[in-house]
Amino acid sequence: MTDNRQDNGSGAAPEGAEENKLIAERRSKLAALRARGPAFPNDFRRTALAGQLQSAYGERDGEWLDANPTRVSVGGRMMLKRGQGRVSFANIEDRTGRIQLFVQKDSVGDEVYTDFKSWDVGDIVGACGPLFRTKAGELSVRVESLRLLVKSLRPLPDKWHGLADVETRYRQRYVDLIVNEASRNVFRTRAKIVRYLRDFLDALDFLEVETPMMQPIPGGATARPFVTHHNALDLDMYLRIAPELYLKRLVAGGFERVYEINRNFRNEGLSTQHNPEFTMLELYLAYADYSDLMDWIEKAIRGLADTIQGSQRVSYQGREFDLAKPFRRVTVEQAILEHNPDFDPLSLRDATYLRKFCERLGIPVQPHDGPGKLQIEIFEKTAEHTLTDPTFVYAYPAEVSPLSRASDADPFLTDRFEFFLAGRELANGFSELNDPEDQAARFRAQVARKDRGDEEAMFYDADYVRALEYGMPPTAGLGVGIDRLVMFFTDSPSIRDVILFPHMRPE
RNA sequence: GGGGCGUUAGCUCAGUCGGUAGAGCAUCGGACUUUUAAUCCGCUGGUCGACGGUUCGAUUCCGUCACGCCCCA
Repeated sequence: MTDNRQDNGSGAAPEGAEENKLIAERRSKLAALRARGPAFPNDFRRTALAGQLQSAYGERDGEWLDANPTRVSVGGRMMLKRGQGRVSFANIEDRTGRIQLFVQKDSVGDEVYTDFKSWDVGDIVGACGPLFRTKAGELSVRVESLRLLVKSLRPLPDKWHGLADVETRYRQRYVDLIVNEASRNVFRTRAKIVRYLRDFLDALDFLEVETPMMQPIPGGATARPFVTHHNALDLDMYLRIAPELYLKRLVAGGFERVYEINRNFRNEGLSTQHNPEFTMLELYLAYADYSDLMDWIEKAIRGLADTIQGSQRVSYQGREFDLAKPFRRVTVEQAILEHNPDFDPLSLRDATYLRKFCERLGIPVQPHDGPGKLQIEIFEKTAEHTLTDPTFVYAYPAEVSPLSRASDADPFLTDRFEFFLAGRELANGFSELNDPEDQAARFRAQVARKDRGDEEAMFYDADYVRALEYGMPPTAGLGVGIDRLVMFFTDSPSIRDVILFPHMRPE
């Protein structure tokens, strides 16, 4: 810790930056404080929190409060200040809510009152005194002693309009959080959602684990990874694009129910639905298949709705969702036909036909794309965004599902689904491929794609195949995009609204 | 990567058919002993995102760039 009086008294802006008058005024107030003693005291203690006082005494009338004197010590950021001559009002906020301070010159004394008048909105203060109710009926602290705990040097945004500029809200999240309660609530809800999921899984005897974020072979998804370098090992490493292959090693190891809630990193563009690092829940459940996971999601989504919203009816971006209704289930091929009435049902797996169809839709295709990949391109272009109501799309082609178990009935397909809500992919789950020889063949096919220039294709992970060779129980696995889930339940239009510090270009 | 929109006081926003800008809130000074976005009076506060071009003159028109938002790939 550096001595907080080191740059005492100068009042100068750091690094010669020209600061505006508002900051300069506050800096000189701070300099005056330093001259009087420790300017950043750390000995004030609270005995009560604003929100707790509101809920405990909010219903009590003035007579009761006067008859049952309750002295409290409260502290928080001053968000509003109204001087009225020899008496003043201030609202302070702490993590639980706000409470009004009633500051009377006759009670606190001339000196303190004069000091108080020079304090600014944004300063952090501590106050002691009994609770009472003002003439207007507001529960307040009749302040008997008052201290400035932290001088705020920067003015807060407009008390009425708040901070609206989205760029500043993301770049200076601290200001957003100080000023916008709605923003604070998004992140409280986010924490509740994660807590709910953990409780849900813990109750089912899942084990929460942590697996490498830095991986020598980035696996478990098709995406471009970030590259970094380990100096001591002189080894290029990748930030993980998914934890999948490590979690399944654990299932092979005997942890039959595992999950991880953590960050994945994908080196792709930013959008309202993509942040380069995002949070994913991945869970693996032995002796289960993909249809068990679909049931699990329905249950979890409904449980979240009850816990977060208190209702099965959720409104997202002006649209009503009734989550009590059974979620729709449709195959990829059905979805393609539904949204493309002119598509010839007999040519669903005809690569030539599919390729022409893609070209007609303006979808760029790669020469090495087979019918499965082409199907998915058509599905994503024509059907995906229409899936507003909760929908499971299942029976994904093996070509685009290199880690999924092939369907027993139809080897073109895998026992895999994706879950869509509000037009967005929220989850991806499948019966896991636990046949080591099939897995080795799928990896080889991926490597062949990579050799032909597909940067998103997978690497061959020999250790993972070795793990499967020891035998992994029949298993179902699921990934849930936590950020998008939070967007839905907080009615947020952009992923940046649910990530505290979304990535942006440097200022 | 392409298209559209935006960037003006600390914040929220007007505005200038080209003559270097306003409001509300905040700040500063004053009045006020129960306010609720307190009120009233007065004063401040700006490289109009950056650079270049056109022009007697550019915050305004044109171009490039930066950052952001939205849509598309």
